[in-house]
Formats: sequence, C-alpha cells, structure tokens
Amino acid sequence: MKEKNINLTEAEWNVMECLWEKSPRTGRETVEYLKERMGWTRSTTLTLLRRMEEKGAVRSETTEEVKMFSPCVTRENAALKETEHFLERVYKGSLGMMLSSFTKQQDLSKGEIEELYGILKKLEEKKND
Amino acid sequence: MKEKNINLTEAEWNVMECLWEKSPRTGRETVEYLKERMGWTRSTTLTLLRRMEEKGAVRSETTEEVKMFSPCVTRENAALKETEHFLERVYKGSLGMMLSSFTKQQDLSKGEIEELYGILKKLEEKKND
DNA sequence: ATAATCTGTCTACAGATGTAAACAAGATAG
DNA sequence: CTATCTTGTTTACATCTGTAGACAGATTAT
Repeated sequence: MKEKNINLTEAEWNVMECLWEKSPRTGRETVEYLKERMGWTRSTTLTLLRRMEEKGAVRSETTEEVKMFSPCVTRENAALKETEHFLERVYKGSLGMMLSSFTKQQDLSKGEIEELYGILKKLEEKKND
Repeated sequence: MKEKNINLTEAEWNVMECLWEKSPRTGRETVEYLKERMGWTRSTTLTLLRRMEEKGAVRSETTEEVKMFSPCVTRENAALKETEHFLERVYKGSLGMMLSSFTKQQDLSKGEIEELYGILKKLEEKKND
C-alpha cells in the first residue's frame, strides 16, 4: 500500500493549519476561520476543502446533517515531508549544509544559538542512554 | 528599487544549478547539460531560460553571435530566500522549531549531530571575538 | 547553390493553483 | 405556505508550470 504523497500547496497549508488547530470542524467554522485570517470567501475555502479531500489530505464525515472535516495527516508528518523535500531541492538533502549556509547569512542572536545548542544536546543525550 | 522577489520553481532550480556550476554558458551547453541529467529536450530548456530571463533570474548577452546565459542571483542568496520562505510556511519562521521537529523524527547519526555541533561552535566563536 | 544543421523565437497544451460565482436542495423565519 | 438563509455541489477562469513541437534566419558541409 503506497503512502500517497500528499503535497500541500501554500494555500492548502492554511486550511490544514485550521484543522490541525482543532478538528473536526464544520465547513462553516473553517470558512469563518479562513475568512478572517486569509480574507477568503466561502467558495474559496470550500473548493480547497473539496480538492484536499480528493487528494486525501483531509477527510469528512457527515454527522447530523453537517459535514465535519478532519486532517488525514499530522502536522508533524506533513512538516517532515516538506522538510525533506526542501532540503533535497536546496541543500542536496543535507541538514548540515542548510544550517551552515543559512546561519552564515542570517546572523542569529546569542539566544537563538543557545536554543539550537540545547536541541542538539538533548538529542545527543537521548542517543547516549 | 524593489528587490524583485524571484521565485524559482523546481524545474528552474535545475537550470540555475547548471548556471551556478559555471557561467556564462551558451544555450547549447545548457541544453546539453539538462538533456543529460534531466532528460529535457532542447525546447524545454530554452523555454525555461526564456521565462527565467523574463522574470530576472538569469540574464543573457550576445557575444559573437551566440547568446550567453548567466544567473542573476547567487546560489547562496536563492537558498536563503527559499529557506526563509520555507521556515515561514512550515515552522512559523523558527529555525529552532525546524531543527527540533525534524531531528525528532529523523534520527540523525552521531556523525551528523557532531557536524551540526561543529557548525554551531564555529558560529559562536565568530560571535565572541 | 543546395541540403543539412544550428540557433533563436513563437506557439501550444495539459495539469496544477488560487480564487470565486452560480445553482440546487433542505432548514427556517415571518 | 412563501421568502430567506444555509449548506453542499458545479462550473469558471486566469496564471503558473512542465514539457515540447514548429518555424525562420544564419551557417556550413556537399
């Protein structure tokens, strides 16, 4: 069974964010949410939802006359896929290359560097026990 | 003078890679290069080049009867843009979040962790002197 | 000079994406 | 019951992307 490769477009990410934040949600809620943050019309949101259901990114079930939408992928998983794809395209798949290139240009603050350190340290510890 | 926001599509990245590797290049060279690694026809490559010139990603000059193509952005810069955009979309702009989420799922090898450490250390040193 | 070849430009076309109006059937308010 | 609102479904449409054929002028080989 082939893990369908769900590619979320930029617009679709917004719909997912909405559903990841809370789900299931009615069409109405979703429309409301996206009208506010994105300024989308009802049609736009519903079209997105339909397409996303077609491609298996969200699923719906009709409870008491109303359609409820839920995501079919976790945010973590979607993010992971995106990240892999991104690293592949831009940094030949190397996280190290990305980190060094990016930081070389971005000039992180001390705090940020500390944060990254912390992450690595925790990682290492977990690896060592 | 607004820094035009050059968005490279996936296909276009390949053209850029070719020109970043060496430039200027004749159309012919470029076509040759991409025929090999991508299996693209002459038309495909030339169309891409034209579109990319239109949107300012590459520029050309005709030297002795032949058009020579060069990139208008450095790889570093393009990568930076992509990275920012990517981080924004997927990790609310936070490199830290990206690193921790990604590594949580990806299980880096010891060597890789070391590599990342090295990068951070160097960064920190630079910051401290 | 003619045919074959290069090089550059134009045109094409299907599928993806962003965005949305139009319409139909049920629910409801007056 | 009729006018209105709600919810879901269809259709639309301009752009962008990936991919490429067709054609015209210049160059070269026969």
